[in-house]
Amino acid sequence: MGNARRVRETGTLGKLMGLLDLVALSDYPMRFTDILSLSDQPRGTLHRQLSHLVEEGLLETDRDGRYLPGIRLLSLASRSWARNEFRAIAEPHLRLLQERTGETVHLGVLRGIEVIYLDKVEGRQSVRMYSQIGNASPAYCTGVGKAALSVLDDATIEASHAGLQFHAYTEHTHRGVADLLADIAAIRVRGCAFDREEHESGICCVAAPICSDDGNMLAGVSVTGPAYRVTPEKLEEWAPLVRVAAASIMQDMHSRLGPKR
Amino acid sequence: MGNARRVRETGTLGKLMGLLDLVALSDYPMRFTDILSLSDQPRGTLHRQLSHLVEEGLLETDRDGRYLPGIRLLSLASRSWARNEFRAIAEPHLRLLQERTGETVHLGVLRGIEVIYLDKVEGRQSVRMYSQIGNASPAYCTGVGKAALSVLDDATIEASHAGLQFHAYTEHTHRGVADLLADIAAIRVRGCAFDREEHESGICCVAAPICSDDGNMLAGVSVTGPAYRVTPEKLEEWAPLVRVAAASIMQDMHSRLGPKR
DNA sequence: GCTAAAAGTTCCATTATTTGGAACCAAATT
DNA sequence: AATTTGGTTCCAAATAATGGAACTTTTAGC
Repeated sequence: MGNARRVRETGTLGKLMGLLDLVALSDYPMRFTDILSLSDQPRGTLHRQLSHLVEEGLLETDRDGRYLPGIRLLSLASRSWARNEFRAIAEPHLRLLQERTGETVHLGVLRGIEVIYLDKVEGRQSVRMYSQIGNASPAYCTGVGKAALSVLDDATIEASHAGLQFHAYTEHTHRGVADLLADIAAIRVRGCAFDREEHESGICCVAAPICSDDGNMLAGVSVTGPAYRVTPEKLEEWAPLVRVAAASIMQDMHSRLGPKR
Repeated sequence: MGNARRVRETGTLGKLMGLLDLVALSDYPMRFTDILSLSDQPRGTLHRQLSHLVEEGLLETDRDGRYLPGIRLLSLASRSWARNEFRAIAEPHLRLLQERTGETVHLGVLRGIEVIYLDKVEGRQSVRMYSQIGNASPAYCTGVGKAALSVLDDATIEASHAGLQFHAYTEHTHRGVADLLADIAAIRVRGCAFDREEHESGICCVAAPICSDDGNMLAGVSVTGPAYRVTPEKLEEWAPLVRVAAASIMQDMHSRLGPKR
């Protein structure tokens, strides 16, 4: 996945986090040599760096000495999630939206050109929550991502996506910035974004943007479901509900976080 | 919360992770000065360390400049969770146990003297999954924790809990190592642990230990519910079911992970 | 089973980063 | 306007990271 070489190096921490990313984003446990070939570091250095990460519980080794992301990450993240005020404020609105539509509702925030899912409310079927929470996806092919981007102006979007390789997840995925900007122009007019199988075949969604009053945080709510249930008509029908949910979240946010500190 | 001063310092990383813990474990956003008074570092140093953590997304600042755990942690954790083989193997057994008992089922691993919850399966009532996943609790007052400890010998348990301040969460919480060891002796005979409102008033559970064949990983499964539904008789009734679940997980683990690599 | 190659680990003089005190700036408070 | 408090920047000194090479262990080939 086209990861632009990190520029801002945060000293020692930056190097170690880059390494952590390398291991955490891989789909399989990595042997020392695998990592060595991907990170251009001398063996001695790499070895000590990995040892430190393991000692801190950020990485773990399996019985064959291969490296995996560590459980310490889970426990740190659970604190981060539990204490996220935005998520807490949004939660009741997500539930309401779920009840009104009967489909899965997502809440995600924009980080650069990625969306990170903060919460998910499913219907009655049993839940594999973590499957989505914390997950990062490209903004350009997700409803939540495009909705959030639509709050920014074209120049900013263009700059952030310049040189990015648009991965063709499906035949409907935008192929470049031009496609994306055209879609986003429509989203601005409509007040909500559609994702018609752009990220995953057979999955559609409607999403509306959320932004904090200081404009520092961009996010989105969406209703998602399988294409056979979530028809184009349904998407249109739910659009106002999603917009209302987004508006309510923003209102709550401004009244609860807004007044000074 | 009696946190013993960290000894093994993993160089720069260790210091920064200590700081991250400090902020992540606090219940509220912390101002620069709050952190300064808790970490015995000079201002200049602390300032740069926090900047680095923020730049890496491990911490964030709110609109008032106060520090919070960052979302990057969530996305790293989601990879860690998604790729945890043990959790994946255990999942079907947790579901089965949930269906048989109708109460909430937990899976947790022992890390030192804490239990970290890896998964949770609830009944039909709507789910706040993350509320438990990733959460760390003391081993001495949780069913899963005591079950996992029971695999170790007394000397090891005594050594790890020496000098630890046992927090009295309820009137039933063990007050010291002696109480704990007596309970654990019974758990070894019985093959499962009970938690009768030791961690939280009104909450009871039965748990059975799980250990990998190399003995490097200790874990536990439990069935938990409110005391008015989960009576002592129910606990006894479910004990065999929980033991069976633990045994099945171990068997699957050994057959899928066991044979060499 | 023996040997060779590959994988993984340790060591230590050199190099780069972190440290911490102090000076500096900015915002609240009197 | 002056003072206190909270936060930021700077730079010589202290500390930790680096990386090449030597060393040990494991794996693969014969």
